[in-house]
Amino acid sequence: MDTTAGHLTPEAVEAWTAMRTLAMAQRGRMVAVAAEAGLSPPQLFALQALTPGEPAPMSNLAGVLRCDASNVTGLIDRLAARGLVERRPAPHDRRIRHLVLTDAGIALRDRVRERLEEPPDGFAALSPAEARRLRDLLRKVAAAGSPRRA
Amino acid sequence: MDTTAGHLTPEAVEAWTAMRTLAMAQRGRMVAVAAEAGLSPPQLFALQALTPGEPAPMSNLAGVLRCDASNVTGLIDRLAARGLVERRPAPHDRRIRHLVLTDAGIALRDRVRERLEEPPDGFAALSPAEARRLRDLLRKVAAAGSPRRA
DNA sequence: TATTGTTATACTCTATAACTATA
DNA sequence: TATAGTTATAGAGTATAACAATA
Repeated sequence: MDTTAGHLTPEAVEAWTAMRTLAMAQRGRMVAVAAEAGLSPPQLFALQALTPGEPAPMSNLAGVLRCDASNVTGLIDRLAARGLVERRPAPHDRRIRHLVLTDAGIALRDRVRERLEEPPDGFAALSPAEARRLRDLLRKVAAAGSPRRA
Repeated sequence: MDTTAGHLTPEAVEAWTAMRTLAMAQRGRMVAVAAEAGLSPPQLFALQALTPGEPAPMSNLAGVLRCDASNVTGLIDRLAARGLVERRPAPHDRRIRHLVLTDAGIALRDRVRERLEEPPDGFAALSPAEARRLRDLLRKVAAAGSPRRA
């Protein structure tokens, strides 16, 4: 398994470094988008992690956010106080509370997502062909990484 | 200005989305590296933002971290208490305090940096030629974005 | 007994506003 | 007057440990 290519070539390290640099430069924009929406960064992550049609247990959200479950309680308390999320009993296990986005939550989530999806200015320097190659290479990396803990 | 290429093509949006997905999947690793070093994520950022030979004013660090200056005081207090950073008076302006990494600070900074530079598993799926193309495309985006607010 | 979620506690991060000491 | 940094304050994020309800 995994004889497809070399591991950790200098080129791969340099590519990863370039990607980290680019991501770091965008940190401020993410914080700004959150602030525009009246959200803290963790609240923004939580809202993005919830899917409209799919109620999910709180423990699930803790897993996605990579934080302790005790943390999610307060996080959801604040989102629920603003009417963005609701807690609902789960059908077959009364210990579990399902999280459901309200209509207001869905609207805010979509509005935030649109802003986050806008590429940084630098992407305008790419031709369509270059953008396509970049997209395909990134998808290849993501696909190869996800099965085994990326 | 900026007639080099198309703006916000669908390919560019898709490339940016792929990159955000990849970056998000690595968030947990960064937190883990910080924890290994006994640092909080902001403390890790601060340590990485300081350059060994170059003393920098605290306001400078606030700019890089994109947080309020009042925040930097406590952040540096904690790093200084652990002997990683020192405050020194600036030569020509006695209002300014220069931040200097100690030897211990430099050692920890380098150790953390090494871990952060390790590419995620998915990069092993790229051939050297592919990694090089990915690196060059990312650098092109970064270079085009940095002069005007990226 | 094990698991889901909450509470209690303690610490860190964060911004705003008021303050100091310089300039 | 303006700027660099601190302090005071308040709120939010974070993990650990102890707990209730349920399985």
